[in-house]
Amino acid sequence: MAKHTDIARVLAEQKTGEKIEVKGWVRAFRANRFIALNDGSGANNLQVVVDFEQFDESVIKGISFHSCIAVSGTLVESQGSGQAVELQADTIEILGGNDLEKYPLQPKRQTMEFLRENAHFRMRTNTFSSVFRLRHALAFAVHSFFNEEGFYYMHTPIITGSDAEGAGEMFQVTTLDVKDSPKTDEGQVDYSQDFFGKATNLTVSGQLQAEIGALAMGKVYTFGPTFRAENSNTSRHLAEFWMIEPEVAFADLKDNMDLAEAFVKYLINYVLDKYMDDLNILDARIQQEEKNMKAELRRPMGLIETLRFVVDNEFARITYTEAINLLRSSKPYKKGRFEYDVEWGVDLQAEHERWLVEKKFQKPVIVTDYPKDIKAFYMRMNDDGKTVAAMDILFPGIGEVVGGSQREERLNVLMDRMTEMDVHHDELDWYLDLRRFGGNKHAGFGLGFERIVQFITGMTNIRDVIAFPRTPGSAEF
RNA sequence: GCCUCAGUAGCUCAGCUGGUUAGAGCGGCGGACUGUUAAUCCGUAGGUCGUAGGUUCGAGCCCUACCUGAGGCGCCA
Repeated sequence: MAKHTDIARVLAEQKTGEKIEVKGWVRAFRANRFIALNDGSGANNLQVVVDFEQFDESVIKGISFHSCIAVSGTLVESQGSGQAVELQADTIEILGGNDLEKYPLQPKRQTMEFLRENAHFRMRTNTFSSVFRLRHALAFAVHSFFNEEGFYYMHTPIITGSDAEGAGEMFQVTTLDVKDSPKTDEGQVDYSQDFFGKATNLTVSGQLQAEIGALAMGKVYTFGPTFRAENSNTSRHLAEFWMIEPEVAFADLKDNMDLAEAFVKYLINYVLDKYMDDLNILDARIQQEEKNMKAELRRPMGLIETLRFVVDNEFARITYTEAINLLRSSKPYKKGRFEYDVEWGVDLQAEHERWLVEKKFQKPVIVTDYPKDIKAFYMRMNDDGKTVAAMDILFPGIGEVVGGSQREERLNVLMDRMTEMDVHHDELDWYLDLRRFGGNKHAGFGLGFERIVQFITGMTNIRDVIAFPRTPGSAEF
């Protein structure tokens, strides 16, 4: 390891009088004297003070925006008001110069779209380095929470041979020559000659495999990449995203809701506790951005205020049927403001969810017990025969962040539901075996990692909380 | 996949009912500046107006198609 010190550590310890070396990227060089240096270790810059007469002109010229430098010197108390300590430079080495005539980024406000096109440089900006530190922190907190709760982390397969998961369009995985694939007698592609001897896809969910884990290990969770080949063009969808799927034996829907709520609050508390510098940067960014917006388009609360509000209040919990009744007696419904009708048996539209979350309750809302016909085959049938023990958690601005259910553990009921929904029994025989041999009730949910990162960072487009977004028509970098 | 909007300098934008040589701020480059905080000041270069057609005496501006991006919707996490 190099002998240099992380800037985050220098700023935290403030050991003035010590000789240190730091390495990082120049954020600004002011008055031929002050370098704002950042190495990504934290949100704050270290101010380096340069006596330019002591340095070669080529060195001074090399200190430019986002050039990479090493500085050694003495940490001293700062005379300026913007920082407590600063580094008085003895030596400066230009590790990587920067040709500003060709470099796309500039020390000014730039659009998210432009930075997305330059995703190989955007992590050097305040906003994105904060977003990606928080992304790391949240990923770490996911494991921390489940570990503390006695869950086991389970790696479910990325390549799946099952096409019965029913969670959306899949990306096919094959080593066959797509231009000249072997054919069966019927003229279809002969997948028996493919790498796995059958047709395979990228996973759309690890849930069914996680159920195997839960019915042996008690409490498990998955956290891995997930792939959906849907042509979704929104600020909340990615073709490749990361999903967290806990699965718990002996749990019912209520336990499931309690777990999901505690989990989300743990994640938020974790970063409120440890990453306030980054949250402050993002909070200030949003305030700046909303300055010129009409009042009705602004967030009702600041970012940090919103996060505190979410952890300090119980999530609203209502059934689908109650949601329908609330919507039907709502002002926009009576005035005909909804584009889509509100009718029992039809899934809630985005405008309905927004009304519930942003107008009626103004906090996260858990909607439970949806009609069986709009939910997946594996969800447990309720006694009314019309609804299933499903739950969705809806967040302001983002919509569905969590989707889960108590699973159907009764073999005959499950088989009837599969028949009803045209899911072939033979393809999921192993799944049925879990009910045949030592089964019990269990429940779980899926949480879209990027969506919770979006909520916590206040980024409005999901493409800005993953380093290299994959969306329809776009797989750059 | 559907609907709407946008594309003018490196970036962010202005450009009147179609009318001479297309503007600004920031950034770049050259210079000044030893307590700055998106530093400041002086000077300077930089444009096939997304692409291809069309209408017109004349198109950055009007029309058509396509490309790219954004917002909304659907599908979902």
